[in-house]
Formats: sequence, structure tokens, C-alpha cells
Amino acid sequence: MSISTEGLILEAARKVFARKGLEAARMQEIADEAGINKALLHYYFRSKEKLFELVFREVLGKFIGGMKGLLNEDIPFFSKIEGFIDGYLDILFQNPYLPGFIVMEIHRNPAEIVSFMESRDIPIKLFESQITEEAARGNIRAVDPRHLVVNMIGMCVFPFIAKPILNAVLFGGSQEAYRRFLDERKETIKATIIESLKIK
Amino acid sequence: MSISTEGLILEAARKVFARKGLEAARMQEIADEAGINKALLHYYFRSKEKLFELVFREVLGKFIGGMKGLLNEDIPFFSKIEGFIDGYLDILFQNPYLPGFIVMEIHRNPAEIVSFMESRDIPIKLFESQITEEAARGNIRAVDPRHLVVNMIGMCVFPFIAKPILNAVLFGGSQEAYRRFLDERKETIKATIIESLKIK
DNA sequence: GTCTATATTGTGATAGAC
DNA sequence: GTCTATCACAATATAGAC
Repeated sequence: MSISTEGLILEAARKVFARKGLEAARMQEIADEAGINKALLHYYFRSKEKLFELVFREVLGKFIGGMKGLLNEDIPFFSKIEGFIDGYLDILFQNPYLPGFIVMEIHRNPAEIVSFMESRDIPIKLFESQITEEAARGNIRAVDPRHLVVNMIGMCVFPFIAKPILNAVLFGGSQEAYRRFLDERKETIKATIIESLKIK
Repeated sequence: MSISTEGLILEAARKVFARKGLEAARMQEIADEAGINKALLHYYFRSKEKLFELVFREVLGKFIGGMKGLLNEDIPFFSKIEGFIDGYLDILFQNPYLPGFIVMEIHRNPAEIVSFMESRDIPIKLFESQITEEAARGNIRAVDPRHLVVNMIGMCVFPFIAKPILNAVLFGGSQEAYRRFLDERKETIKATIIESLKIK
């Protein structure tokens, strides 16, 4: 069984919107990518905005859902740290365009993100209590869990967001060198976080 | 002496392009912001693209120039780490819109960034030799300087890029709480990096 | 140099045949 | 459901008066 027209459109829209963002994307390009014509886009989804909204919310939801799961697992503290970094980077490897796409939209329309986020919630409570507990036991330095999460995500996401800059500045344009660098990130970030938590 | 029309336009263009990006920005909006009319924009700068190019390269150049200085100073290793984080965050506090703007453009037109970057170069060599030296003396863990720089920048930049998300997810929409969080970042990031470098 | 008015083009959206 | 042809409008760009 072959994929439905609606499915073709959504897949094409994901690609094009992710590359260009809402404003720069062209309905014609989406139609071409899907192998149909513009009129059908409007037949299935009323307008460009509607189509975008749908695609963006779906993508963002999947992304947020992924992190949620990783932070919420009921496993020992250090395993969770490692699992989060591994899992988060795995998602990024599979969707390297995604952070740039989300940032672009955050920048264009912050209000939308806020309203979207308010409907869901990231359960950081469990993680938080684990940290205070480990710190109380003297197993780790006392740290603010929010900062810890932001640190992990920032280190994971940045090389994907800034790919062309890193490529030019650090790797002299070599895709190969950039790729090797990315491969090292999992271990590097885990080491950085864990070493920073150890007590001297 | 009051500012020239050309200066007014450039300032207005910076604001509007930074908020909206190239495609979503409107010449009318720039004209309004500058207190003149559309025709003058084309009189001074031939086209929207030309104006954008000019503004973007200027902004990016200033940004890159700032980091360059911070990494290149001939001061002791730990002072440089701290100075870089402090200095980089200072730049971000003064231009909080900037990371989002740059990311947006990276995503829209990666090739431009590459060609721009190739004309300049970030001197990481001095920093690199400092690290290998400190590691050889047993003062710090052996680390890859490129990863270290990426870690620092990622942790600095992320909360600015993801402001609306953090705001919604971590601070329940409170601007005040977000602001306090940012204020803590300098110390947090410095501690994270320095602790991670210590040998246990 | 600065303006108003207008030309031109690109693109989202619709009408209507099949 | 899918297409071709067309509309309607918004936005860049230019002409030309002052």
C-alpha cells in the first residue's frame, strides 16, 4: 500500500518548512517536493499557516515528548544523566535540522511557543529531588537542577545549531572532521557534566 | 549634531531584521522604524537583500570580533576561561536578540556564513597550546580545546536562544524568574567548566 | 534628498472543468 | 480528488515631482 496524498504533503511540508521556516517557504516548493500541485495543498489544508502550525506542533511535540521521557525515568541519578545525554543526542543525530527549525520559529513567533508549552509540562520534579538527595548524601556538589539541565541541553544542541560556523572555523570546511567531532560529543558532554559534579 | 538618514536606516534595519529575519521583515516596517518612507530605503541601499547583507555582516563581524579578542588575550589559563565566559555573557546581555538572529540566518542561508567566516579566522591556537601545557603539568584533565570552547559557548548561548521555552517550562512565564536565572549563569558556567577540569 | 504615486512581480488562495 | 487557469493582494522596486 502506497502512502496517501495527505501523508505526502505533510512529509514534504516538514522538509521544506524545516529548511526555510514559515515565511521563506513556498507552497510551490512543497507541492513540487510532494509531486503534486499547489491547489491540492489548499484542498487538504486550508492555508499555509494552518499547514505550518500542524507540522510545527507535531515536530515540537515529538521533540519535547522525547526529553520528557528521558528526564522522567525512575532510574539512578548518574544513569539518568548519561541516559539523557545519550538519548538527547540520538534524537539530534536523527533530526539534525530540528534545533535550527525550532529556534527559527521561537524567534519569529515567541508567543506561539509559550502557548504550546503551557499545554504540556516538563516534569522536572523527580529529577530535582534526586539531585537534592544525592547532594545531601555528599555524593555530588550541590547544584541547581535547572542550570544542570540547561547546561546539558546547551552543550548538546549548540554544535547542531551552529554547524556551518563550526565547520568553517574549526574544521576548515571538512564535513568529515565535523562528523568526527559530533561523534565525540556524547562522551565529552557526559564527562564534562559528571566531572563537574564530583566533589574534590 | 543629529544622526544621518543613512544611519537612521541602518539602525532601523538592524532592529527589524534582528526581530524578523530577512524574509519576514518588511521594508515598510523598516521605513516606519526609521521615520522615513520606503523610497528612501531604495535610494540609499539598492535592494532589501543588499541592506540585509550589510546589516548582517556588520553584526556578525562585531560578534565574532568580540570572541576573538577574548580567546586571544595572553593571560593565564584559568583567567582566560573566566574572562571568556564573563565577556561572552556580557555581549549577550547587551544583545539578547543576537543569537537568535544569527541562528535564523545560519539556517536560512548556510553558504553565506561559510563564505563570511572563511575571510576571517578565529585564533584558537594560543588557547590550544595553553590547554596542552596545563594538562602536561597535571593542573587539569586533558581535554580537547575545541570541545571546551563549544561547551562554553553552548552553555552561554542556549538560554538566550531558548528564552520563551525556558520561560514557559521552568519559570511559569515569570520574566523576573528568568532574569534572575540569567544573572546566575556566569557563576554557574564558570563553576561547571572549572570543576570539570579539576583532577580528582 | 525626500516625497507621492505607480509599476512589477511573486505568491497565497480560489474557481471550475474533469 | 486532482488538475489548469486565474484572481487578489501584498511587497519590492522605480518614476518623477518638488
